[in-house]
Amino acid sequence: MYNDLILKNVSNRIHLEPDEEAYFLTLLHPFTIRRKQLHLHRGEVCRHSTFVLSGCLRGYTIDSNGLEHILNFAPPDWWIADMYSLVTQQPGYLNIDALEDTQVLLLSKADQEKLYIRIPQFERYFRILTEKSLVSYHRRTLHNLSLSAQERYLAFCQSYPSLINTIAQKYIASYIGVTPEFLSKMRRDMLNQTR
Amino acid sequence: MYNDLILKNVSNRIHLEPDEEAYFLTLLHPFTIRRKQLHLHRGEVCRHSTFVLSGCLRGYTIDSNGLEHILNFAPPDWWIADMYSLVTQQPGYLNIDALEDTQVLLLSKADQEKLYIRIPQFERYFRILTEKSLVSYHRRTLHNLSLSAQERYLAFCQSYPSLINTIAQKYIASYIGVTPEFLSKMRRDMLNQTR
DNA sequence: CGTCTATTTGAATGTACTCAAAAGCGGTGG
DNA sequence: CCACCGCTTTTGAGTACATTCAAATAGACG
Repeated sequence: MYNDLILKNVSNRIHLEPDEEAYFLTLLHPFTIRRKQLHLHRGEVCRHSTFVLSGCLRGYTIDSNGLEHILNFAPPDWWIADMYSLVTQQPGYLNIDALEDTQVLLLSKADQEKLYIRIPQFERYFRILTEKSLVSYHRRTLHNLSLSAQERYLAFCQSYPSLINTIAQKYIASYIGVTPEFLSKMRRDMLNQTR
Repeated sequence: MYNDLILKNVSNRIHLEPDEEAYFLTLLHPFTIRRKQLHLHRGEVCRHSTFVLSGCLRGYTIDSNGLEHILNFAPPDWWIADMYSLVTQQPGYLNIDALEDTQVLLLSKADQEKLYIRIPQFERYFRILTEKSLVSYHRRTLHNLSLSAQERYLAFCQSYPSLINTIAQKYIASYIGVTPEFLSKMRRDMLNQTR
């Protein structure tokens, strides 16, 4: 059952009584996002937290030159949202779409607030998730400041081994902050060095 | 009284009863950090959240070439810690030191956990702070991916107007990810363009 | 006032980008 | 099953943004 994934994710951080689990599940709405389909559009207000069950989503912006820059990937067992927009309920800057057909659970902002009131433990759950995410952005920021493109690529491979061979290379380039052409050349050079 | 600053910061996010405020204050320990003094050393376990009352702290790493890279500044009314180390209680990668004589309040990890149990509202308080911080790192990551050095400098000036004329330029360079020499040249060029 | 650190300047260099074109790959329809 | 189409990846030449290194100047602190 799909609910296993989210319940396990929750129970790793907080303890819930059976009736609390049941209530939580009533707030989650299954949904399918087709490959390439836009789930959140820049300028929209983000009204849901999205939990990925299968497939993969990506959050990205488009800059003034029309280039895409990927902020994050959401493989299974991850939450994704435009945090700025979700928190402030102002129009956001992110697009979120699917790299492949993706099954998700939606938790609306309103229901999330209800959840905090009815089961305060969820404040803790989302605090812990947010802390974990923050730590990973601290690391990423320091990587952007101190590592070369090649080192950032290697760090990406370590952090997301499951994505390396499943998503297009240009998305990895966009995440680590180089052009697809340059990533291609780096990979060639790295192979030549090994031989 | 110094306590005003932290109490106001808290009351902007959650409501506390007078006795709860009083209890909270008993967990905070005033401390002074002298200019250039190291407050947290890489390799140490971070055992406190630190709230800045006056002055300014910085969190940074030193890369394999001995270069410093600044993750964050903590002017008055901000919390700072090595989040990775604080959360995991593993040795961290950050140094934290003072750019000028700085007065802070220390909240130990153990006391913070007590606080969560005694006043669950603080789960909410720190969740909200962490969310806000996460949003700013999202923005910074996207800036690193999509903006030129000059645009990142301008964005920094917008985000931290109070720091531009108070801290050394080389620290700004280290934060936005350029060499001090290059920041100096950018500023010269920006002035010449205006004239 | 002297010393130490920060900032500025310039020349040479390097890393990563742009643009253009070719090659590879996957899916779709004839 | 093959041919074609669109998209991704590769390759190369030329370029730009930012760095490195070295030295001079300016500024801050004791």
